[in-house]
Amino acid sequence: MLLDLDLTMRSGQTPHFVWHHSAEEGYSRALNGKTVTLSLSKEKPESNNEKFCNEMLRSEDDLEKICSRISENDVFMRKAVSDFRGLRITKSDAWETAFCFITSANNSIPNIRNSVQKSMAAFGEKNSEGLHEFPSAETISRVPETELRKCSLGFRAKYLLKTASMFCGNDTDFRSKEEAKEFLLSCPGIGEKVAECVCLFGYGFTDSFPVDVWMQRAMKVVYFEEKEPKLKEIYAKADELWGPLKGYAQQYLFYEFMSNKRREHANK
DNA sequence: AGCCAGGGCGCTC
DNA sequence: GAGCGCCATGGC
Repeated sequence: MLLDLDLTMRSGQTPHFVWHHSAEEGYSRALNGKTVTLSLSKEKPESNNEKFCNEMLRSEDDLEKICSRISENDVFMRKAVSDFRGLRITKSDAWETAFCFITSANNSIPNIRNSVQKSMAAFGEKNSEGLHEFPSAETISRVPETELRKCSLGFRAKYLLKTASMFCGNDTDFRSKEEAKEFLLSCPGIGEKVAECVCLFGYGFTDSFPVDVWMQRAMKVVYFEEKEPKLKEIYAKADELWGPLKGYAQQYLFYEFMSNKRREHANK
């Protein structure tokens, strides 16, 4: 399986915020009272819970084929899939993903991770090895706002509380992206962009296409000849170019464009 | 000091 | 339905 584990686990998707990492032990998290481990052994993923990790890493997806599809006749995308070879889209729990991306609003990736980790430490039960579980929606819904705010969540705390009760009060096992999105958009703190993120990283609908400021710039420069496109036009173009795989295209485009700009900035 | 960070909300018009 | 200020917090 084509996989760059470090790139995938630190690419601003849900596992980046939830999983622990150490150079010696690799990646780990608490789950149902146990500890799931994940690391590389001879280029291949190794875990004590292969079922869980295979689902998270979407091991069934043929990344080689996906990358060649989304970069057909596309110089920019060809460079992106080459620069970030082995970057996979991950599939995590919908509630965990919703929590992470509600927290992402007007926030930086290090801060998001900090807040999520603090929330896990404060409200997630410890497993037998002292690792904190991700707190359930039920658990969070019963936390006083003042307590949740101590996790540096700021104005997002009240959204998380309300959305937590939405998640534990409804059947959130959706069959289609449309159903999932309708529910997600009814949750406080979840707008268009975060809804697409949860559809992609939390429900596994790979035709989702989260558009943030980076994606706006990337699409404008690469596919709209510097002319500012409307959101609907971006969606239409992404669908035309990549169809059901536009979630993957988004991740490579986001990463390629952001790191280019980061480099430019660093060189100034 | 001021701006930005994988936005959303509530208010205008 | 598009445009705007505001929202907490941390890093630079």
